[in-house]
Amino acid sequence: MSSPPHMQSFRDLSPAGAPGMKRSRFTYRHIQQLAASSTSCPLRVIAHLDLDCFYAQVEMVRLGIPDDKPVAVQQWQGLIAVNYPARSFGIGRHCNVSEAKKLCPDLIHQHVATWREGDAKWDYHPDAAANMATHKVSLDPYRLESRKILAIIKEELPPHLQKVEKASIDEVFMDLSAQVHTILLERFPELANPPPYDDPTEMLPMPSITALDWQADALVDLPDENAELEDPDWDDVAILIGSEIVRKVRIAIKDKLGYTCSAGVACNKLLSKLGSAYRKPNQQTVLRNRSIQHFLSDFKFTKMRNLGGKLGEQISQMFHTDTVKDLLSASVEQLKSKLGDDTGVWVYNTVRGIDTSEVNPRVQIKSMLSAKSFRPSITSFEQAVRWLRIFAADIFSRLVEEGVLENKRRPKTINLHHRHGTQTRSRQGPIPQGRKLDEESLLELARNLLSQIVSEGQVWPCSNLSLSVGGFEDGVTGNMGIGAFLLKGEEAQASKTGSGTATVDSETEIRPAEKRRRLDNGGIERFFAKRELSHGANPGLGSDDTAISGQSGQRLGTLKEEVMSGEPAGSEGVGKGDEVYNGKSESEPGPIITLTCSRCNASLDSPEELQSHQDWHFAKELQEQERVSQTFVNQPSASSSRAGNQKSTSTMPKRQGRPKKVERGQSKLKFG
DNA sequence: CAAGAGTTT
DNA sequence: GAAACTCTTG
Repeated sequence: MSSPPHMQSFRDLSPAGAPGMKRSRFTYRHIQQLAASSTSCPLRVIAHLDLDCFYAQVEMVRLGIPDDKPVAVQQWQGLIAVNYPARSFGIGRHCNVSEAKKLCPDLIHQHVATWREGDAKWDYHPDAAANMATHKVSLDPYRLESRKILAIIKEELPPHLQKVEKASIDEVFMDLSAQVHTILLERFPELANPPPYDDPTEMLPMPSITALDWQADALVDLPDENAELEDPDWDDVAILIGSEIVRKVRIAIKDKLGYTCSAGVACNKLLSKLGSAYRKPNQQTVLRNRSIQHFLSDFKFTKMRNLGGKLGEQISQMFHTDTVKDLLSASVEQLKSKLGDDTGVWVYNTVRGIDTSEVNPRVQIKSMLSAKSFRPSITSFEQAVRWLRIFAADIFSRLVEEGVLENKRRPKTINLHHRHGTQTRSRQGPIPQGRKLDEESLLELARNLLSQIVSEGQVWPCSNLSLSVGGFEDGVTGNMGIGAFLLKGEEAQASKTGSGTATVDSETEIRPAEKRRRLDNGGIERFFAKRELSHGANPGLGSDDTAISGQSGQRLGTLKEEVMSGEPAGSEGVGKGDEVYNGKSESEPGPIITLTCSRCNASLDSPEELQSHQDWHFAKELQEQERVSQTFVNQPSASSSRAGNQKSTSTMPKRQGRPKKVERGQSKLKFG
């Protein structure tokens, strides 16, 4: 079947279709779903970006080390990142410095930055490795670079269509669906035509091209050449467009910051992540739907997201195999009975490359911690407090970066973890709101927590301590309650209109099931049961169905549209009123100049602070904008496993339609 | 909400 | 190791 690849299709024929003309496997509805980034859309385009040996690159750029020099990042006597030139010597991440030097005497091994007791800030200390007893590792340099990278990614993508999830300090997921949809319609206007008979379930005409220019993308091989000769369908075109976008992003990162990264482009997170790891340094891999099965079959499922731990171990043991191929022969029922219904279904889908988890437009961290493992354990309260000081300083400085000084975001709780032998204990307490938050207050809180733990005995020697803050609350709305000192009329208004919006309400309405408190009998069973996994149908290829998944998808789509509806309109006058920076106003040498943010009236003491404050607004708004459009999670994105009791109700699929606190209002600020 | 745990990078 | 997240249970 299929016409000769070189023959140009006849686009002039009515799309309704000349008899015998090959039709696409996709429908007009699928195009709509693409626009809504529906997780069940088979045309969906998801990219995963992964920085190559990130820490090593950061050090290379910072120190101006040439690309071809072998470099490793050292932490005490170990290596936590090794660049590719160094790897060619056989140096790996879990080598120690002396082993590495034997393999490559010229290896440049830079120690990570550290906090030294008594210092006000972390720094790169030449003698850090020899002073593990008084230094604490700081990953700040990498966090800062990570932010820059994220900022560039956001700059490169259309503000209203971007959906970016920071997956870790050096990884990002991007849902390119909406943007790809836009580009698709620009390049193939016929897609914008109403479907024949106005029936969205009508199959689309085939793409009006017969060959796609995959450029330097590493296409995953197909099982046989025949498949390659098959005319490209819309999913191929969509993913190619996604790949173009990703290439631009990668180039921007390289040009602006000097970092290379690898990427995977596929129809979901699961596959895009496997794709980015497929070819590593500085390459991108495109996984077309038609190559999924082949690509996956030789994989060890333990390499797949969420199967790298206990669960994967458990499965390979139960089924006596660790390859995807072998697990494909396991029936859903089989998997269900051995792993539990939810996990069973989840695994069944996963080994088939099916994953409907959302790209969570989230970039804000939810907690932050500062920890230290003590080589020689510490043995006294005083000793512990010295470390708490460092933790407090570390955390505080990071809180400042989060905008705590500007009252933007504030942690609600503070937590201290302690380990004594195998025993661990922790105590947490509230962080008094409304009062000034600084190192001293953090230290005080931490010290109290430590006292509590110590008072229960069995604490020394202590092999590990960690201080963390969490329960971040968005200052904007959070402060509103307290009102008092934070006037900010504008914000009050913004947040008000936002939360009063129909959008938010409608969402609220969706969560009737929400607030699941534990009470009732078998409560847990209840929600697991209702959680319907996508599975049901292989959204993958068949695509006819969409019954179950389609429904939720539809709903989601609807909501999204509501949310976004206001945006395109206002997209014109980007930053309406005021804007990013109000003039410079600097030049004021006066030591006590007070600058005011035109947006929230916050007072800043210097132009630099103002700038940084406004940068903060910028990032913040992008986040909010996305957070709101995200609406809610409706799929069991596969999170992970419970804890406490191993087996039993096992794993993945949980995360239910969490009501998601929507509150925050600003929302619609678009601008970019 | 608090405390304990497990997963992943 | 360091860090962040998620889930469970009381």
